[in-house]
Amino acid sequence: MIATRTTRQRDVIAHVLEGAEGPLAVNDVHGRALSDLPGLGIATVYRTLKLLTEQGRIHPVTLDGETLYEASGKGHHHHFSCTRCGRVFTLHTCPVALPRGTVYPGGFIVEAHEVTLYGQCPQCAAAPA
Amino acid sequence: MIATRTTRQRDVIAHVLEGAEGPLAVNDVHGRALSDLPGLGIATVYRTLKLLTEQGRIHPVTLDGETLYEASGKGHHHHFSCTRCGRVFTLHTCPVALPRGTVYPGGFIVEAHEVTLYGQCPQCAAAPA
DNA sequence: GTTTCTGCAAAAAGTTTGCAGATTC
DNA sequence: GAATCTGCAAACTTTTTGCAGAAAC
Repeated sequence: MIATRTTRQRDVIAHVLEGAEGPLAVNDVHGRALSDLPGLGIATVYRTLKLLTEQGRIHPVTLDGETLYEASGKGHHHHFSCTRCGRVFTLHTCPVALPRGTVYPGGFIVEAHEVTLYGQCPQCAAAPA
Repeated sequence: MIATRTTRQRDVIAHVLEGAEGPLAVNDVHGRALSDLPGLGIATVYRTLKLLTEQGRIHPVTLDGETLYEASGKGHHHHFSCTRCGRVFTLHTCPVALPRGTVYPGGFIVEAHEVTLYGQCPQCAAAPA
């Protein structure tokens, strides 16, 4: 069995994701981690994101063709993508009632669902067009 | 103004997407188009998908990290991704009531929404585990 | 006949892998 | 001290671009 070690790189990357307001792209993770750890290589970011995903501490979210990562354990939630600033936010209110096992019209058995809302975030909505 | 011409490649690619049961990956589009048009280059597929997208005849859908394309004009719909066979189906029943302009908790102004359901398609549900 | 397209090959962009030195246990 | 990481550079994969010949108008 291969042991996995605690390193500053892994701590910083996990911390960046845990403190984020929503899921982040690989580049954002790298950028934010660089302030705490100048010199951090992008390859390490990829390797660590993969490791943390295998450990279940984070998980990938695909949005608009990009793969983003977010910390796990935030409970059932969805995402809001701002069409003006491009930021992605986490929403804790769920707009659908589809418990596991629901049979959807057509005979599809639902095990899970994902919802993404698009529009203007509070900041952009308040800013002049 | 740049004129855009009608070519066999564009017809075939548009036709492949219009006849598909759900959104297709670039490779699937290429593969299916090849039977009608041996020798079709992948670069042409990329260029044509981009052109058709700009014309609004098709649009991209991102699912599980892959970019798929589907014909437009199918009305409001969502997708069901089968966790067993991996196929993606189009659903015409919408499980959410979020008209444009709805203000979501937190002050997010909703312009559009996307829903993806995961589970077992009718065929897989009927097949033995 | 002129302009726009296509296929090929080269170039970019994004992600993964091999390796030697650094770090953790 | 031994095993596991990290950064760098090279290798891959996926998507885009340049160009000369082919096709559309």
